[in-house]
Amino acid sequence: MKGGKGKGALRKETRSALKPVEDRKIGKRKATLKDDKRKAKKDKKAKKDPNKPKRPPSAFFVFLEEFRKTFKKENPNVKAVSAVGKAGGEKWKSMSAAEKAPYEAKAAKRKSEYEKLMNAYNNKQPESSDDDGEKEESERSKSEVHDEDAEGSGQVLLFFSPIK
DNA sequence: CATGTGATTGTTAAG
DNA sequence: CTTAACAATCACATG
Repeated sequence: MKGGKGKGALRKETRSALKPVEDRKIGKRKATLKDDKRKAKKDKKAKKDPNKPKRPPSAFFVFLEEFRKTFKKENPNVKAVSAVGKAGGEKWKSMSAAEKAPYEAKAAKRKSEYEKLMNAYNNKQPESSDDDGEKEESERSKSEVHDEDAEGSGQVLLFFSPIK
């Protein structure tokens, strides 16, 4: 659609630059963030985001979801997550754009929802700084006050899990 | 009991 | 543009 295709060559170069990323052993990312990045639970208040919009699954994941089913069905003996990942990845690359289309379509849809969540999330988190006249007042509160009656009713009790 | 780990690619957010 | 991290899953291992 948009003409310009001179990016072909550049793309390849970027790929090279990104290569190092592949070089590095993966699996380190999680290990590091495990330290306390996303968890950040620690004893401090980790409640940074009340509603954290989780990243929507990419086309690959959507495909994987179905692939996992099939893969497991034919290989019930395989219990390694990495096995499915590798197999799925290999097949995924083998698929044509046309086959990926349906998956990508779903991925595109996810963006719509994600964007919506982000909007709400955006309303609260961002911005910072600037001492100028930043006044953040939540007016939405007056909108819905709801009675706390229903909330403090039985839900709290349910939280208790006697069985351990 | 809870949590991390391993492996895949894609997308998103930030620098 | 480039970099880094996370998204789901399941059995296993460790604290």
